[in-house]
Amino acid sequence: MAERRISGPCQSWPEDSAFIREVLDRIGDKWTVLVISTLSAGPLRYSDLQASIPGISQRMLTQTLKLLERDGLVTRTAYAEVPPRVEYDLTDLGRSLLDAVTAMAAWAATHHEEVAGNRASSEATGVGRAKASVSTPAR
Amino acid sequence: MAERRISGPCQSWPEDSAFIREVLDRIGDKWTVLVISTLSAGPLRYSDLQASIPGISQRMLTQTLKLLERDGLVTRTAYAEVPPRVEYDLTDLGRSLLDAVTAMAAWAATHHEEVAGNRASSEATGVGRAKASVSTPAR
DNA sequence: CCGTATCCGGGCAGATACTG
DNA sequence: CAGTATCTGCCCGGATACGG
Repeated sequence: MAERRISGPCQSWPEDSAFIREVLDRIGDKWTVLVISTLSAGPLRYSDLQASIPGISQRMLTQTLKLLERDGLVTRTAYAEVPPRVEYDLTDLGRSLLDAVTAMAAWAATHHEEVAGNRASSEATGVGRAKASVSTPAR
Repeated sequence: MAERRISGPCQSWPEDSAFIREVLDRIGDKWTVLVISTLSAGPLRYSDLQASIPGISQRMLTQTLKLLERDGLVTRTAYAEVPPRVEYDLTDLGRSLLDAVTAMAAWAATHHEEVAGNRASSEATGVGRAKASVSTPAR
């Protein structure tokens, strides 16, 4: 497993693009951000995590946690007790990523109305269908 | 405007998560960021865009551009000339998103080595197998 | 309680061919 | 040149059942 899907050397950008893609692939999926933000309040055990994130399945929760642990964004601590207990917590690195995500959230909060407005008027004028919009060049 | 309290990195977002998901769904996919960053230098026509982003197909380029146009992040200008010419350009909104992405890139550039290191040692110690780390509870 | 293993359906993305 | 249309594979992600 852990198969990468980067098929070929399609990088045209500066070398940074690979790094950006990596972090984007991580936070781009549906659950990672939710897990991280949920853990921001403090360490939680598996079942609490599952309860705190309504839509998530065990499969996705486990997978996401493994990925995050592998990248050093969260820690996993298993207590050898009679009822097994496992706690997950954010690392400093994880918190720094949370900060970045929070910045994104700030952008979203600031501009989401504008985006929604543009989207609405685009659909009204039929931009999505790629017809019309043959505007006369102002030059 | 929605009043946010994003000052502290210690809370789970109740309702705002939808906005975050929206913008994350947009920049999370493989091509959007590449297109936006390519356009950051200035307006480009369709074929130039395609040439500047090696791996992209017409389908994905068109789709991405449509989505970006719909959300008001890029403008599309068609010139009714004998050889058809269409130019795409970033809007101010698009540039502000580019700024946010650039911030992400900065994070990636700063921490990618750390992440890569963690990933390597995780695979070496077999973290994926979820063993070890049976530390004595400190409480 | 904490996961892993397996089956399976839906959507996304690549390649190709065609139009204005 | 600038797209649209269609077919297809395949990966993601949900549900379920089972192991430690």
